[in-house]
Order: sequence, then C-alpha cells, then structure tokens
Amino acid sequence: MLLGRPPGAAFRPVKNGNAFEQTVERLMQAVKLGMVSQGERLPPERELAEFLNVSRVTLREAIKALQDAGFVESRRGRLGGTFVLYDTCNRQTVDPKLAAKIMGSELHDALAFRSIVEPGAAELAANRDLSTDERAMLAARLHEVDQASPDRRRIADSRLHLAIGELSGSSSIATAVAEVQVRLDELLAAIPVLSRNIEHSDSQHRAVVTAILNGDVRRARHAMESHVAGTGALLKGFLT
Amino acid sequence: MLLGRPPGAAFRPVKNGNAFEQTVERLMQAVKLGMVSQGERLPPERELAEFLNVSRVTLREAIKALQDAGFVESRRGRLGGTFVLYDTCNRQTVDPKLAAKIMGSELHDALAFRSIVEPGAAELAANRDLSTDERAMLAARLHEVDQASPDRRRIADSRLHLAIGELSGSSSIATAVAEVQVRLDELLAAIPVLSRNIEHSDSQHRAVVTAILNGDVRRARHAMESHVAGTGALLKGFLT
DNA sequence: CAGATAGTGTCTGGCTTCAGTCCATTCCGC
DNA sequence: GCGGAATGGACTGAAGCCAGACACTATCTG
Repeated sequence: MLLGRPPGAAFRPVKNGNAFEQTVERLMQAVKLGMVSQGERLPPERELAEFLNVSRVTLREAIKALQDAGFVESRRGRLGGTFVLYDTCNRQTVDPKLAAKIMGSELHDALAFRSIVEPGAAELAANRDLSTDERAMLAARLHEVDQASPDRRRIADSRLHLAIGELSGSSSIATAVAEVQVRLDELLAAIPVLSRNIEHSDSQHRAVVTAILNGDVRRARHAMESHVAGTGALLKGFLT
Repeated sequence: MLLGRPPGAAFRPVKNGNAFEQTVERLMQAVKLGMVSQGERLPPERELAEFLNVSRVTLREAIKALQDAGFVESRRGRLGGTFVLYDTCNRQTVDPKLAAKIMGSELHDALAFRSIVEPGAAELAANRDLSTDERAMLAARLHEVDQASPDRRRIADSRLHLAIGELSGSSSIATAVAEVQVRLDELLAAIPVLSRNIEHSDSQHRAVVTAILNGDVRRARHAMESHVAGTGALLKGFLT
C-alpha cells in the first residue's frame, strides 16, 4: 500500500465503499449513537431506502445483516416494521492496535475538525430563536447525560451533542456534527469512567446548554471550545 | 416531490448519484475552482481512478464526456495525459430561476456552514507553524486575487480560500472548505463586479492572510468571519 | 365479518460498475 | 536506433445495484 503523496481535496473519493456496507454502517451508527433507541422502530423500508438513496433490495440486505447480528427485529403487518432490540451498551472497548492505527493523523484530523464544527454548532444554536419544544428537548438531553448510568453515559453524551447539531438550524452542520461523533465514538467509549472526568464534563455540558438557552452566543462557543479541547486532551493522553 | 418531513442526520444519503455523474462533476469542479488550471495535466488515469475510488472505465467515461464538451484533451505517449483546455471563465451567469430555487434554504444552509467552516480554517492555519513554501504559496494566492482581471477574479478567489483550507492542516477541514466553495461558486460568480465591493473584499483578504502569516489566531478568525459575513450579505441582497 | 391500510417479503430483467488484461503511442536513456 | 517506461485506449466476464411488480401479514374501521 505504498501510495504517493495524497492528493488534495480536489480528487477526494466520490464514494466510500459499496452501497451495502455503507448502509449497514449507517444503520449501526444510528443505533450506536442513540439516534434511534432501544425498542424504537426504523422508518418503513420504502421511505428509509429513499432517505439513504439506496434501492430497497440493498437496504433489505443491510437490515438482514443486522437481524443476523441480533441488533434488530422485523415484524410484518400494519403495526409492523423494523425494531431496535439492543442499543449497544456493553460494547467491547477499543483494542489498542486499532487505536494506534487510528492515532496516525486520523485522530488528529478528527479532533481538529471537531474543534471547529462543534463550537460552531453551539454558536449557531445560541443565535437562534428556539421553540419551546426545542428548548425542552435540549434540556432533556442534558438531563439524560446527568442521570445516565455509566454504561449509558456515552450514548447520552452523543445524543446531547447531536441535538446541539440539529439545533444549529443548518443541516450541513448537523451532518458534520454527526460525522464527528461517528469518527470519535469508539475512542470516546474507551475513556475510563472516572468520576473526576465525568463531573468536569458534566459541568461543561451544563455551561454549553445554559449559554445556548440564554442566547449567549459568545459563551456558548467558548464553553463548547473548552469542552472539546478537554475531551480531546483526555483522548490523546489516554491513547499514548 | 411531496416528501414528508426530512429525516435528521441519522438517515442522510449514503451516496449522491451514480458514479459516472459524480465523477464528471468532481472533475468539472476541479477545473472551475482552479484546483487545476488551464494547460495543466490531470494525474494519470490509473492514479486518478484510485483517488476518486472509481474504476478506470467509469473515470474514462467521465473524461470522455469532458472531452466531448471541449474542456479537456487527452494525449498518449510517455508525456501524454489529460490536459485542461479552458478553465471556465466567461461562464454564463446564474439564471434567476435557479437562484430562486436554491434560495429556498439551500443558500441559507450553505452560508451558515461557510460561516463556521472558513473562519475555523483560518484559525487553524494561523495556529500552525507554516513552512516557507506554504507561506509563499499563501502570499502568491493573495497576490493573484489582487492582480486578477475581472473575468479571472472568481477563480483566484476560490484558489485563495481553498489554499487556506489546505493550510489548516486538517484534511477534513480542507474538504469542507472545498465543499462550501463548490456549493457557492455559481452564486458568487453572479455577484456584479463593482469596484467598491472588490476593494472591500480585497482588503479583507489581506487582513486574513496577514493574520495567518503572523500567527494571530484571533484576528485570523475574526477577519475571515467579517469576510464571509460580508459576501454572504452581498449574496443574499443580490439574489432577492 | 369485510375491506382498507400499512407494513414486510420475494422475484425478475436490465443497467452500472468493477477488476483484470492486453494493445497503441510517445518519449527517454543508452 | 532500440528497448524500456509511462501513458491513454479497448475489451470482457462477473458482480453489484436498481426500479418495479406482486405476494403476504397484521391491524384498524366500518
């Protein structure tokens, strides 16, 4: 695998892999990041296929794979659909080999990207006029993290960050936040759950959410900057 | 085209279209944004196909399409390759219908994304230890914009922004900047070339580049923020 | 009980895309 | 000049993916 210098953004890949694998991965992510939770139903196949821009056959093959792996279950009939059985807590922690592989610039890049995207999302969210529902949803996500048992903490954290992405009001930003979460998820799950770290992280979460709810743009950005810098440093420290 | 509510980032498309069209578009972009300029040669087909993650057949079909359209020319032999004939200055300006269509949230989203990504890129670039070559390259890009004739201005502007993206040191950020440029390119090309606007934009470009070269992180971000806010407002004003 | 409805499950024919192989052309170094 | 190297050009068989039609099942509504 001896490639020459990598090309710039001009000739980056047009696609990432085959449709089937991509679809499986996307669905797994939706479960692992808590975008759909245990017991919930996925959209009907026809809709989902359209969303993912994939044929129904391909989508069904992907779902079949998840069924075989025991993650989802499909039922027919009017109230049928595909339901999430286990959202993957109790995941095995990342193996050091993988971590080392990823370390080589992948991690650095992901963290840099995050340090731009997430504070931006917080800023945009703080700058918007949030509806009552949106405010309630954000508060609920924060509360989930606060109350989460250790094995559900990671997923609750994801959901909070994802929510802030959505509240930015820009679907591109929301997508970017989701992408960041996916890239870092496994590594973040490997950080040992020390109460010291958790308290710190929780207080930063609170600061971010409070600033957003108060429409304090500068503080929202700044709080999120500290937060991602903090967990970034933790990650780098833990993986070296 | 009556879709229900759009799904969140969870079920965003796995791919955007067929490989052939995507490839054509990617190559066109590389030309239109000045990533490869007039007279320059594309990488050899075998490499390029690997970069784009597309089979050589597909790539060749795409190149064939560009040949038929008269944008590139291929020559065989040891010093052969595929050469760019015309980088598309003298493009027709955007038709108002398209603009109106795009206006509906697409423009808003693109500008929001840009307002996060480009200042972030400037900040990261300012924060890096740039090599002599990199510093020279950045200065050269700035000079190109300054000196550009009206019909080459858009392309020079793109190249400057793209360069800052690359200098961020994060390939994800570089990609995001490229994506933003692609999304806004046609619209930006439609802004009338008033010397008032140009001077203002130029002085902002200078401020950004100076701050980056001086390693002044805060000023770099701030200057870029003003710049994108400015052209954003100009765009919205012009298209309504 | 008899549709109507909203889902999953199955099949088919055809287009797209792929990896691999070999050919043709041009230039370089000896 | 002559052989090697670097490129574009052409072909093939297999695999992937698609749109669409049809079948099945469970629930709701009258």
